[in-house]
Formats: sequence, C-alpha cells, structure tokens
Amino acid sequence: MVAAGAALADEVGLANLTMGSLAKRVGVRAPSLYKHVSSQEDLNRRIAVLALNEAADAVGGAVQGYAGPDALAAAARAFRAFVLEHPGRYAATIGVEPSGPDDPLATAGQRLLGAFTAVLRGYEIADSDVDHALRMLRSLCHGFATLQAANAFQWSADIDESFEWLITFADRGLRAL
Amino acid sequence: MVAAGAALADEVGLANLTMGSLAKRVGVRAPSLYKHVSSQEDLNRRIAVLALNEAADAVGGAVQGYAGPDALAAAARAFRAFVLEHPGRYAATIGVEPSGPDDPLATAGQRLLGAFTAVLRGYEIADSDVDHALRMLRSLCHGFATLQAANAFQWSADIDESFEWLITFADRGLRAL
DNA sequence: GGATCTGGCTAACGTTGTTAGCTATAAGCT
DNA sequence: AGCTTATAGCTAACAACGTTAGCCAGATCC
Repeated sequence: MVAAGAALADEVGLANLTMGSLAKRVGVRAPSLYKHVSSQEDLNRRIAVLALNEAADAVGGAVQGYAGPDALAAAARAFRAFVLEHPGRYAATIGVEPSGPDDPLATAGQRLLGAFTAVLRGYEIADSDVDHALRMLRSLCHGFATLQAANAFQWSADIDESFEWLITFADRGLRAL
Repeated sequence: MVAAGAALADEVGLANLTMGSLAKRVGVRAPSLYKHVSSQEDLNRRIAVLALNEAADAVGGAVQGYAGPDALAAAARAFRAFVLEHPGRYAATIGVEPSGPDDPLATAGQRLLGAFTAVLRGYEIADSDVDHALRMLRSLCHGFATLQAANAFQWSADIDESFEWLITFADRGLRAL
C-alpha cells in the first residue's frame, strides 16, 4: 500500500498525494488506510524508507564492477535517474528525520550513503577528508537532481551535458586530493 | 504582509505556515488576507520572490570587493547563511516555476544567478563551460544548504568544516579549468 | 463451534483554504 | 462641504482533507 502511495506521489507530486486519492487508487475508503498506516506523516516516512532503499539499490547496483571515475559516473547517473523517475517518493525523503539509530529510515539512509562511500574508495582520499568528500558528493547529486526535478534550470544549455560536465568536474577534484 | 508570512515561515516551517496562523500574526481574520493575496499559492510565490531577491542581495553584497577564490568563498558562505537563517522563505522558492519571462519570480531568480555569475568571472572559464559551472555551483550550494537545513547530515564531522572544505574543493576545480 | 484477529465500512468532527456579501473608514472629485 | 468610490476589514458558510469512533463480515485459530 505504501508502494501504491509512492507510485501515486510520483505521478501527481508529493504535495498532491492525499489520503483520499490514495484510498481511491487502492479501491478503498479513506479511513481504511489507517488500518495500515497510523497517519499521513507515517505514510510519508514509509514512502521515504522505500525510496531510500530503492535508491541505495539503484546506486549500489550501478556501481558493481566499476571503480574510480567509472564508478563515480555510474553512481551519479543512477542516482539522478532515480530521482527523475521517482520525484514524488524522493521528495518524501526530504525533511524527515530518523527518530533513532534503529529507525528503518536511518538504516535506509545509511545504505544509500554506503553506496556512495564505496565509490570514494576508488580514490586516494585521506581519512580526514572522506566525510567531507561524501557530503560534497551528496550535496552535488542531491542539489542537481532536485533542481532539475523542480524545473529550476531555466535556460538553454543542455541539462544532461551539464550533469556529465559536473561528474568529470567532481572526478578531477577527487583525484587531485 | 508577505514579509510577515516569510518571517512566520522561518519560525514554524513553511509547511506550518497556514492562512489562519498568518492572520493571527498580523492581527486580522483569515479571510481578510485575501484582500492582499489571491490564494495561498500566491502567497507562497510572493514569499519566494522576496526570498530570492534577499538572497541575491546577500550574495551580491558579500561578493563586493572580492574576486576569485575570495569572492567564491564569500558568495557561498553568504548563500548558506541566508538559507540557514531563513529556511522557511527559502523553502518557498523550491518547486515554484515562473509563469513567463517577466514574472517577478523569474527576474528575482536571474538576480541571484547573476550574483553567482559574477563570481565565475574571477576565473578563467571557457564560454562553453560557464553555464555548466554555474549549474554546478548552484547545485552544490543549494544541495548543501538544504540538506543541512533539513538536518540530513547525521553523524559526527563538523558541518562548517565540511562547507569550507567544499568551497576550496570547488575553487581548485574552477582554477583547473 | 466459539473466540479473535484482520481489514473493511459509515458517520462524524476539527482544521484549513476559500468565497460571498456586508460595512466602516479614508481618499478623491465636483 | 457633500457625494462617490476604493480599501480593508468583518461574519457566515462551504468544500476538501485528515482523523477518530464505532460497527461488521469474513478468515484464522484453539
């Protein structure tokens, strides 16, 4: 049922995902949803967990067999593709905070982070820099993908080209460490 | 009145900015707000315009008198500081699209973009690269600031330190072009 | 065969966004 | 000065949404 919610969010946008519309989608009256979810916020969290796990799978899978620049490119592309294909569920991950270390949300987030950490192992990065590099990578991918998903890149230049440019930019920077 | 809305959004979060709460804040009943704004979405757009103009002022002002790496650092810091001090109004800028080229929202966005473009002039960047570099910079700053505003950086390493690290990372990359 | 659990339902309530229609004060014109 | 109009507030009311309470049919289990 949260899968249906995630799909609906992708279609109509997270802001337009209403309990009523989800109920209609699954062929049920709205109050019945509360047998599966305790509130809309709870639904949101579950969608976020699903999205983070799926994103981790996508990035982790894309990286397999690659290392260094190839792994970086594969991870970044997979991540952006996931966000663009599933903007609604990814939006559900923004602004939700794990309640504790064993919150499924936290572990799902760790999985996604782990996939990116694996990419960084292909570069020679000092231990003291790896956290910073990870945050840089996450900011870059998250920022680009969400801006594109929101249609915030207005003018001419080709967006795919910009993203490839950005990947090689990050690659060169990481090598230079 | 949109200033009051922006302030309230900063305090309680954009999601909790309701017509009723804003009305109470300005000492008026809710329907009276519609004498100034045509809908909540309209209010949102106006807050977004305000936020983008303020951000452009902050970044533009911080850059004055600097060039190259200093300008980059000043711009990035000013931008992040603005987002962290005004998370509500900045959140209002996400997901709103200008209706046309003379939409105030579009021109405000251009102003902010222009401030970052000025920073890039301190580097020797090929014309064909400047758009990509601009998008990279915007993704980086937007991504980092929004992730931090959402408390998405979980673990230990110091966040300010990461941001400084990220600035010098971008600087080195831009020089190498 | 009876008890319980599961998952649906209807009815109802509070909140929020919004519209319609009224009114008092301020500003502007003759 | 006196009439008109614009401004900006109000109350009443409605629709949509999230949510709770309470009921009920069927499946599962002892």
